[in-house]
Amino acid sequence: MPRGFGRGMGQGRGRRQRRIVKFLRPCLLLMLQRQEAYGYNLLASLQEFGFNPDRYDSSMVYRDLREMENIGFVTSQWNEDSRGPQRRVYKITERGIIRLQEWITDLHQAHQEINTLLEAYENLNIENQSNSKKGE
Amino acid sequence: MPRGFGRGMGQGRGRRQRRIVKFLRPCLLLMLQRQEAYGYNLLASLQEFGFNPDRYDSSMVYRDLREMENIGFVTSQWNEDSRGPQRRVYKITERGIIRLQEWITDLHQAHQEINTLLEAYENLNIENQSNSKKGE
DNA sequence: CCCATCTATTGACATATTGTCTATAGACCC
DNA sequence: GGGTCTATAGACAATATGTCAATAGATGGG
Repeated sequence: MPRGFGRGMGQGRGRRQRRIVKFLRPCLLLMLQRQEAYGYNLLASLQEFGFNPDRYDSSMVYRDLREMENIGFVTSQWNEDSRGPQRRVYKITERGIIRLQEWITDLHQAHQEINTLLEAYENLNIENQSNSKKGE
Repeated sequence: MPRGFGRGMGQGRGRRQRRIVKFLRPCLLLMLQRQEAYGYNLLASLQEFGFNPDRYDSSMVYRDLREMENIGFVTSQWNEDSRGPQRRVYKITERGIIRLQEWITDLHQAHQEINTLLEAYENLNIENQSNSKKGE
């Protein structure tokens, strides 16, 4: 019954919360810029980026890889010398490298925006604390 | 023809890129925790969080406010003393405050994840540079 | 008065994006 | 031959998102 990883949410503990940040694709491209790889091990490598491995269902990874192949960010071919089932091995393309660079720029921006929000929240709480002290 | 702000994307310069991070709702709740407000000025205040004002179509703001009212994160009532058209003034509720806190936690996590990715990207480029030097 | 403009909110539509579940299949080991 | 691990693919329902159009009061100019 356990199928390695790839079954999101483990034993059906209700509805998985939707992610606030979408960066499965950037992560995949980044990993592929390091070296070619196939879906199943990319899935495993996602742990590196701080998500626990079952935070993503395997089909999301495969889906995004296929999508990115359609767009032209990656290419794939079946790997012959695999023991076990065939693997589809992905390589990043020139366009993929460029797209990753753009994503990185966007992520810098996003990083900054989140930071602004978190700071605003902290400031708010500091104010509230001193107000409630005055109130006593 | 110009309707203040609120018409996303200005003069139809093609398709707006989809956001990587979803935090319109957290932003709105945060602003409402500071003080009650209505859609049109919340829209204006979004600049504070680093988006240029026309990055969001006004209808998104209104929609999210209504949604959050359905859920119970905010309440609203029409403001009587407005000059100009009626304003629907929103207040945050107890539940909204709690939800905001949760969002903040998630955003901390997201912040960390993005950071990991950005660092991994930089490391990759550093490696590539020294490799290409070795290659010369 | 009539028109343009600014303020303010609402509704609807077409797509895109998700999360989830199921199906398939080779290899390997007991 | 049955179970488990590796590996990929397909389809569905539910949300979320971007865009556009409609509405309407107030205000100021000519």
